[in-house]
Amino acid sequence: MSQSKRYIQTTLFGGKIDSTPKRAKILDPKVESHKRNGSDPSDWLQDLENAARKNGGNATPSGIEPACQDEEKSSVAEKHVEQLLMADDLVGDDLVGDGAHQFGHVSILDEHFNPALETCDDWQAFTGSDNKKHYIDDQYLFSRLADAWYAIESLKNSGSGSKKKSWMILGNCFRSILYHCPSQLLYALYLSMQKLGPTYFGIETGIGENTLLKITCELYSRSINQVKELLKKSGDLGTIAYESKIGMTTLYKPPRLTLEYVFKQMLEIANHQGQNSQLRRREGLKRLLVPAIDQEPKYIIRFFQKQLRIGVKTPTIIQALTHAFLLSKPLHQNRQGSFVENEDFNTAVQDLTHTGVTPLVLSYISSHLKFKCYSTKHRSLFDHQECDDTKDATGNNKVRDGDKILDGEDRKTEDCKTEDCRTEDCKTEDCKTEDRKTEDCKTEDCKTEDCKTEDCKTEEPENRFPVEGKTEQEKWEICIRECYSRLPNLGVVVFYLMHGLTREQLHERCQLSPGIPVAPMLAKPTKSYTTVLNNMEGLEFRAEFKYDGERLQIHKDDHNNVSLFSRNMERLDQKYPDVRDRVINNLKCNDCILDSEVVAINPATGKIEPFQVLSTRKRKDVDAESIDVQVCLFVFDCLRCNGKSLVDLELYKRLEQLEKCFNPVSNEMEFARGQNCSDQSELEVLMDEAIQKQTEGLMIKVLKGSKARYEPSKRTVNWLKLKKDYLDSLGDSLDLVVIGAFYGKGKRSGAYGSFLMAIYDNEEYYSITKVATGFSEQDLQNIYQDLQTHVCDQKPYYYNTRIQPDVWFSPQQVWEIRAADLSLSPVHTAAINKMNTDNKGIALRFPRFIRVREDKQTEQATKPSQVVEMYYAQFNNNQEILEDDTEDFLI
DNA sequence: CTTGCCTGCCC
DNA sequence: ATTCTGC
DNA sequence: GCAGAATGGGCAGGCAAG
Repeated sequence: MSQSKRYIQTTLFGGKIDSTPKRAKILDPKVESHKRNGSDPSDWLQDLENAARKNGGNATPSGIEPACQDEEKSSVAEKHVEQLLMADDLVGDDLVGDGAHQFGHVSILDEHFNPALETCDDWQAFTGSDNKKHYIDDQYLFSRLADAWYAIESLKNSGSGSKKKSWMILGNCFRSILYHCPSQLLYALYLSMQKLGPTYFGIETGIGENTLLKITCELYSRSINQVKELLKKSGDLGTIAYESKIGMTTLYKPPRLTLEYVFKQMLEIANHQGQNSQLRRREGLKRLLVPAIDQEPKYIIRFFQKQLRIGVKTPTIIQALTHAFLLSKPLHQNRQGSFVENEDFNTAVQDLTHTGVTPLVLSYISSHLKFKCYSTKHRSLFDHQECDDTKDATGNNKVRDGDKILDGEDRKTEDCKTEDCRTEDCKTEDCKTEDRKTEDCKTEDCKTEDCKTEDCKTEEPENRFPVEGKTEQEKWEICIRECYSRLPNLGVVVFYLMHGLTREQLHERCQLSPGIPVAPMLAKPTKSYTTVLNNMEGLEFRAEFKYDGERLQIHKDDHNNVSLFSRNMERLDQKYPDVRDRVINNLKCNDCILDSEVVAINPATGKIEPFQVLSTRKRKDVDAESIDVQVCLFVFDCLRCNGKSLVDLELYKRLEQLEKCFNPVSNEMEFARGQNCSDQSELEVLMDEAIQKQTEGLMIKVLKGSKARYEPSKRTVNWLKLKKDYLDSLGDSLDLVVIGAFYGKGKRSGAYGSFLMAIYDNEEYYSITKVATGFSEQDLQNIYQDLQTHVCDQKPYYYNTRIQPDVWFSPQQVWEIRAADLSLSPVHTAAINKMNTDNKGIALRFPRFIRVREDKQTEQATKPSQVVEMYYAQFNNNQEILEDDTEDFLI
């Protein structure tokens, strides 16, 4: 029996105890695929299910009375929760094997999966190791996760119920990990999300499609052209790696990959910097791919492509995580300070709270659950308050608050960095108590106290945890999703879950806090005024300008620390030091979190500049004194103020608070222009103004009632965006000629994934955009067929473009393409000699396919003169001609 | 020291 | 970003 | 209606190659 934590069943399904318990047969995909070695890999799923059935899965031998099975269907999860309690050493194999009876299945694919029935042998015996290094306790085979992914991938498009099955399987995999090696759970979660830590830590692997292509060639001894040829067919480099590996015989058997090894190796790859870093990254990648077998190489490659292609993204992970903790709930564990008993946890947290330990620091404690794995550069991964940009002695790595916190006597606990962390348990006790005492509090008081008495609490709490008609799973899903949106650090959320918090407790502890980004609320695209009014029927609403800039979430704490985050929760502090100063100067509140849009502005005229100007701003080491692109901030929401979370308040109340928050300064920091509306004519008037002011259109938001809350990370009809280019009368529509195409990937494999489009100019064709969206699947099929006859061997001499598509076509078809804007392009050549623009052509922003123009000849396609006209029209409005500005912009 | 490729992140 | 699609 | 997966233009930054 391993020393890892054990759960046992204390109560049972009401079924009789099976007098003849037996161990479930070892059922693992690895066993099967190893045996068959090279046969169709998709078979094992079926094999597994058959085997499970044969072994008493659905029949009675496992101890389930048939009478219970109806109940099972309705609320299996709830039953399990009560059944699976955690125990320490009191019980061992004998109780699981004999004393208690066996419940459920050993197959992760089964609804009744029970990790307690798995033995270590299940995933260790078949490792075929000549090197036991990776198989010691608390290591979990990566292949088990990869196999779960594969099972899910195989389910895709298999019909109704496959979604539920997806998160069930993944959740069961998490349960297995949680049960046998809880310290490894976070690795599995992050790997499933194709991330190596919370977004705001800014970890990049630095490996992309091209590097992967080269690696594939090197590793599997193929030429680039060979691989590219294969890519045409399969459309997936991962599959190519998988197939290549199948055909390879290795001289020796390297150690098997474990979750921890894979994760650490990936993090190490991410950490390489400076000279030869690309080489070292590639070497690191090989260290992952060489030992990878079966499904592993495929998913390793897809990880770096940030595309697992199994139909699982964060929302599904949350579902799976919920499933895992609902069915395998840790309640009690005294050893090594890992888990604290439920009641104790509250006092423990109280205790910690008084000594100033914030959830951020609690996340450090979670590192004592051996969620520590990060090497030097990202050592402070679990510290949310890292925001210090000072360089350390080497000038390379940033010293973050987290490092400072640990710089005292506690340093030793974190020093294991790249070393093996497994043997560090003994220190956990000491460190924990040390931590408590040495921390000092910053923002904790407000968090625990204020929010209890706030209106947000009294306002429809049942709305947040709707009881009616929801299963336990659904209630928890909602809660955990919401918590994760407000505190987007899985380490912390999982830490809380490990302590068995109730939903209310969890929610209370996952409140917004300055310095930690909140997933921003998003808006749904709307195509007409009518749709807007329909959606807003019976509701009070407000319309605001939709500025064409960069979303910016502004945090200020009571020590005047300012942090800035992008729409995707990346740090932007370095990019906007000027904003930082403005925030400190203009804010009237103690602390706050604001939602806003930064827009490039001409400070002299106060005129808003196009997005393309903003995007030229430097991103790193920006000196506030010498900024080339000036910006204005348009603030439109307030998520937290003076210690109080406002997200549950109605929009109009948040706006009231926002007004009290800061002094607007013209051309520096203003309120987003907007007003309450009630009918189409008001919207139209505002839209005209919005267009005149060079913004994208309008945002329409519910002002009052339960739909007026700020719902982090959600895209609902409570916020609508009405962009001018969505409206038929306003967008730019062009008739373009298809001159080339690129092979599709993933679900577009076997057809073209995108097309190169051109305008016609006096016997020549100039590329203006690629287009890849707007096609139905049928369209793509038809187009693929239609264009086969037009494929050229070579690039026609009368094509003028800097882009090299996979295939060229002779000019035949004309398509209608819609776009939001036109921009100056370094790669497209449309109208290049009609403009004085430093060898730049014109391109389309947000191009989409509308329809085939059967009625048009290629010579009737849009002409350069028209494109030029459209381009300049963007900078003009009905009031004035802005020649000067335009010239400035072009130069 | 310049140029070009690659990546990640804005939209 | 936009768009389409399965559930 | 949600979640996922196709794909767009274009910029700075970082490194490698010349």
